[in-house]
Amino acid sequence: MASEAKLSHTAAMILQAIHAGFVYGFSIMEMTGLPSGTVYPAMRRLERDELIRSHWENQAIADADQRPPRKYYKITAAGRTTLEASRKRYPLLERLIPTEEAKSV
Amino acid sequence: MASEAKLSHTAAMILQAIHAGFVYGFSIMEMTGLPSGTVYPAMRRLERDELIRSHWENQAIADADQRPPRKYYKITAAGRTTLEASRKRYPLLERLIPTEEAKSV
DNA sequence: CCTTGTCAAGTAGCTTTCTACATAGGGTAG
DNA sequence: CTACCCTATGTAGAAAGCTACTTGACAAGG
Repeated sequence: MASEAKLSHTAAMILQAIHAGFVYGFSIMEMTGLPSGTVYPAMRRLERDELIRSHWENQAIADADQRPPRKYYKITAAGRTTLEASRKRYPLLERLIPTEEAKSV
Repeated sequence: MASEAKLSHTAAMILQAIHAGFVYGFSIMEMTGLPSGTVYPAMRRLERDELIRSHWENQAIADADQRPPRKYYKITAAGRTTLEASRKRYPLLERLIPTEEAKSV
């Protein structure tokens, strides 16, 4: 996967969502309407391909908020490059989930 | 499939595209960026489930335009009902492909 | 002529997505 | 204290999607 790993529409949407600040699985499920059985395996593949990276939330924070700990994701440099390419392939994607930059314009 | 056949995200996107006036396979490929191997089988399933209906373009029209004949699709009443339900499930869908009604607002 | 290009639809076989269910802690309602 | 809902992640097996290729007709270029 030297340069650009081609993404499916769903994978691109998930990557775009992470880029836009929906940084854990459940939030992506809610905002996209995609089921857990799509989102979690897809994120594992994105991480396997090093387009995103993850770390578990501190248990103390989860306890304080009275909910299960979240697995937070962030996009890597390679992920940003691939997302850029996917935006060209799926022109509708940009419209879907506005990024911070897009919002401020 | 008495009432609401549940649609995948991709199937919903294709149905929405047809509803929005992209009425043959190739135009849907171009506007969504989805490959032919996704679009044509998906449309066959939509037709099998009677959410859309198809008819071949008159050969004379294709000849006059110097291109292969198109297979035109249109959404059925059941299709509109299912699409309505899918819009609730996939909140991003409405933003993807604006319908005639949405455009005029 | 013959190769290359474009539009349009289609298929085989591998990969991804979806449905349905599981796990687990906490809250709340009876 | 049992039953059920909410957040959050996860899995197995069936269904659907994706890559690469094919068909076919017509146009353009050499």
